[in-house]
Amino acid sequence: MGKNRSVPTLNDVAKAAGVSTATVSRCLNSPDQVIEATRQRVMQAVESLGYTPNFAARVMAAKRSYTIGAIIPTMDNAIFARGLQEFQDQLRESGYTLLVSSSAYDPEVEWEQIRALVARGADGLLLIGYARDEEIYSYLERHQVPSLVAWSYHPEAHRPSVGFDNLNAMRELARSVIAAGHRQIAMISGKMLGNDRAQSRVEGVTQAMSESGLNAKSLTLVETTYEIEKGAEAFSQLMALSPRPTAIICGNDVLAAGALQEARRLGVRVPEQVSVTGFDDIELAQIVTPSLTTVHVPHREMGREAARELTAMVEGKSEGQSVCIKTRLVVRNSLAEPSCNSK
Amino acid sequence: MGKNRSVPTLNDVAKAAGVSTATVSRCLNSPDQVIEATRQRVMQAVESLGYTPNFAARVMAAKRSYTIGAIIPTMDNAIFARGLQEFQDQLRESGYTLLVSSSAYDPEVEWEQIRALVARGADGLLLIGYARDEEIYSYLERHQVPSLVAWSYHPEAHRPSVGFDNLNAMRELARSVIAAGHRQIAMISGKMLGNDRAQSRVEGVTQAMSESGLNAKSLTLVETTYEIEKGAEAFSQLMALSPRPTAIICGNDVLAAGALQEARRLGVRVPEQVSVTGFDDIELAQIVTPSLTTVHVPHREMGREAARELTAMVEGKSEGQSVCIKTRLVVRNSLAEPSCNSK
DNA sequence: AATCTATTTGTAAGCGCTTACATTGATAAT
DNA sequence: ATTATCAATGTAAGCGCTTACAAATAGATT
Repeated sequence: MGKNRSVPTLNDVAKAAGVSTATVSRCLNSPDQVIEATRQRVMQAVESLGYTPNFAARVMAAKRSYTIGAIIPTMDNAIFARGLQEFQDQLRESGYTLLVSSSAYDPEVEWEQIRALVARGADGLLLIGYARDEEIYSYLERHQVPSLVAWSYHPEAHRPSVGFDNLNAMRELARSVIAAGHRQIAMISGKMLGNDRAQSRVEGVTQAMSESGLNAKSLTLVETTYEIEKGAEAFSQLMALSPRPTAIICGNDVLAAGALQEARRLGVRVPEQVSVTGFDDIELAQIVTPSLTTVHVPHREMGREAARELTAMVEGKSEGQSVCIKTRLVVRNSLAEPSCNSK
Repeated sequence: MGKNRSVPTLNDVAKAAGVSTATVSRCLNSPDQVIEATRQRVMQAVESLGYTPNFAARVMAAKRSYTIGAIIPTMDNAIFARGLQEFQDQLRESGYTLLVSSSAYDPEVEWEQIRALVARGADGLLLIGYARDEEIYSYLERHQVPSLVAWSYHPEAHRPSVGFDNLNAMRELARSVIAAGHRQIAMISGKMLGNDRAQSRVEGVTQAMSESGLNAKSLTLVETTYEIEKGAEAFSQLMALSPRPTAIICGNDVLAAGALQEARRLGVRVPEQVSVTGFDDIELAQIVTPSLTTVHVPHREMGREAARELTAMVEGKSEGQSVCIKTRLVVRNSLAEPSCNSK
């Protein structure tokens, strides 16, 4: 009443409590440094004024924001959602706030968002996959913002990452496709440019083929963006081929779901006439008919580990350890032996 | 070479270019106020030093961050993903950065994140649904942060919103369920506490029933969180009832997908033995078997409109206009007449 | 009683930027 | 030639906070 209507500052609180701004600041940030009686007086002033610290000012003065940024390629499907949710929950427990941005798989946009997050004082960054301009990494280094790569793990990569071995996971899947007797194999991959996960998954398939004496060159590869409709399009393209592939390995579950959808539309029976596999084991994989044979990725575990590692890095307790999350082949109904009449 | 290795500031750029900090600032923020020659010299210095403005400082001095915050209940499923992506794309075009946080449907967490975003200088906030503590709105007002409600639109609400009329959309759907001949109707709703969308959808069903002379009290209602498995659980619960419902109206597509999944497991044929409907028309709705009869929500359009309106509010060009996005009933295969033998 | 130590609080210097206002110099109007 | 006008730039005062350092106070030690 009669008070100035604008947002209260530290100064206002200090005046109201009859102490210096330093004391108020200490009450908020390291309460044990201030004696009980004073603290109570201050807290009461904070309460009655409805004071909220101004972060910009705090970040600027303390050079610390307790904010972690994450830039993911897309929010549009579930691939990153679950892992990220767990990542956020873990961060919250450690007192950090997660801010997420999506780059729409566009490196330019990602660059921009990295700058935006760094400029906003992010203490650390979670990035998806390794593949990006070296300049970005040196920018982060110069600004001393630790970054952690997730969703990808390369044994030889020198950059810290918490992820899974896309290549070997996909190789294992491809092996069972081959073991089921398939020889005419096609793959629907996500765009590989600037996406090391997509690259590795393709590489996993070709390696498995070579291993089994199949000509890896004979792999029909359709590259497309990660959308259901694109999976459908690619599938119909592949069905027009002669000889028809008997198995279609998809870069992820979303593409596989699209393939399945198109199969139904075309009257192609899965898995009788053609087998289809996915990757990620998102919920979709169990929901579609037939359910998808796919690679299960423990997204929650990955999110948790990433949070642990990144906070450790931010707090200077780790130089950046890499963690390889184990994936697991999940055999469901979309994969079967090729039928005799399909050739 | 020999240069100080730390992050360059405005001051460094000014020195390098032989101008004052004010001029550098102007080059960056209103280039037309500075003469061509000077600007070039400054820009070159910016370039060669690899200067990036410090946002915290900028926000603090300018009291403007060109950042919009959004707090969504969850990233875990696709309900918000598409609309939000479009929202972000639109904001980007207008020069804003979107920062997203997820509250896991927890009002406490939402509160916290609103403060976090406001403290970080967000110029405006996108919130999902109306229902939240009045305190939050007054906090936002005090901090003069405009906020826009999305995913919900109430004709009588006095708060600006860009969303759809959940009640009437669901009522329309329920009407066609009733028109198909169903009398034993059950509903699987999301948790209604603090979720006006869920509340409105239930209300839509009961209104439709009353209208048709059905006893709205007879609606069997199962309330659960929005997860596929929960939809499945609820479905099996409902199937144990006697008399069995012949139609199950689900609060959204995710719950409906769970119901469908459980139906298959239980050997209950949809729609022959029981009809199931969804809401949202996310991709899932077309992918499941049978495909879902649902309410189509033009998420992209909503995202676009929300971006337009919120930026207008932030820039003082609007006091907060509400927009009602039209939804559309989509009839697919999961809804049919009740069969004679089902009773 | 004098000195030392530890604890609590205050003082004030920034953090990197924007912007109101002052200054300068050039051109146009008288 | 004098004055008014205007565009380009500089000066410097904050924005709200943290924190190094100084000061004050109170016990503990001699």
